Amino acid sequence: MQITQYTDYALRVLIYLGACPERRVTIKEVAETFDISRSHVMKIVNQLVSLGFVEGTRGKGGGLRLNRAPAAIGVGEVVRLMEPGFDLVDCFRAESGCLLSSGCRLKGALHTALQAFLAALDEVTLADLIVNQPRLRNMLGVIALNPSP
Amino acid sequence: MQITQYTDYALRVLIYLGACPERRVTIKEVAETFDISRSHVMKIVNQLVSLGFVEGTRGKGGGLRLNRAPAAIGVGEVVRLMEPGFDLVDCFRAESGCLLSSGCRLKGALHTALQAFLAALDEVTLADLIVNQPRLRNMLGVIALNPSP
DNA sequence: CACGAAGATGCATTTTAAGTGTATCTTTTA
DNA sequence: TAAAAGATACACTTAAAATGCATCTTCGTG
Ligand code: SF4
Ligand code: SF4
Repeated sequence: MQITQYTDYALRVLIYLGACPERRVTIKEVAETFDISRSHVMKIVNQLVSLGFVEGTRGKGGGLRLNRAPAAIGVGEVVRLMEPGFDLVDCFRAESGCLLSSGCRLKGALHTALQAFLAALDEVTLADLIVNQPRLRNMLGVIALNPSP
Repeated sequence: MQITQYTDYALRVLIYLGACPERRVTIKEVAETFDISRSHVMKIVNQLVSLGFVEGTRGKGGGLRLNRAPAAIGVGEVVRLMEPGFDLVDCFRAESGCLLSSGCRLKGALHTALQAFLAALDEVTLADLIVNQPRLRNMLGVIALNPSP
């Protein structure tokens, strides 16, 4: 049982942006900081932009910025939208082959558990993740406020 | 986000055994009923036996039987033991490369959510899954009580 | 005792989804 | 107009899960 890096990286991007609200951050910078494939971050950012979490501007001096207040970005919301699927088991997906799928109580139990999981994440917002901004910046080795002359 | 078939199949085996408490069930029978690889069921059953959930007897007339009362088999317990890992994200595993892992609040939130997930499954036992035994047997197309003459 | 039915064990192969790499296009500012 | 950035599209690689196959062990039956 695991969450895709895709989703975790999305949250890392949001955390990074939340830690640097005063400037635009480039995809390259994020990818290098976390040592991730640039392509992967690309895809993630594209989705974050199309979902309205992030604003991306092209061209020289461009980059990424949060498009919502951190307190208005729920972790549960992000996970729900970014994670490719929550088909915990066969029967969650249409055309399941499982003989039991019609009346299986396990199915219901797993569904309930999944809701509990997401509900727990709904209690947390991006703002909760970026308290102590100075420490975050330090961990990330973030560059000075004004990138380069 | 998904659970391995390994774990779900383990629960299917337990449900099957719970539905046929009066006789021994063979691995072949389970594999064919659910249309799963026999090897896979083998591995699963082996672990279920070594964990004490199931009793396996070899030789002619052998097969599988539950080794505990259904009400004493918690779904959460089974999932915890059978699922290969609960390393939701990078940092859950030792030697994580994530820069944030030292003080990341997301990590804590995910951990809490995972606990909520498992706690929900702890509310359910195998006995809850096999109420309405006749219907279960019907769905499984289970053979008559005495296998063959 | 020998045979066949069952589980136990081990290893090699296949499959699939996740992640990575590369190329090209578009936008924007210096 | 050139360089810096994101956007888009496609091909490739990787790793874990699942499957297949072969062999061994155990045990009941005739
Ligand atoms: S056993 Fe129950 S939970 Fe598992 S796949 Fe079949 S219907 Fe779904
Ligand atoms: S971002 Fe937080 S949760 Fe995700 S891997 Fe890094 S430390 Fe763990």
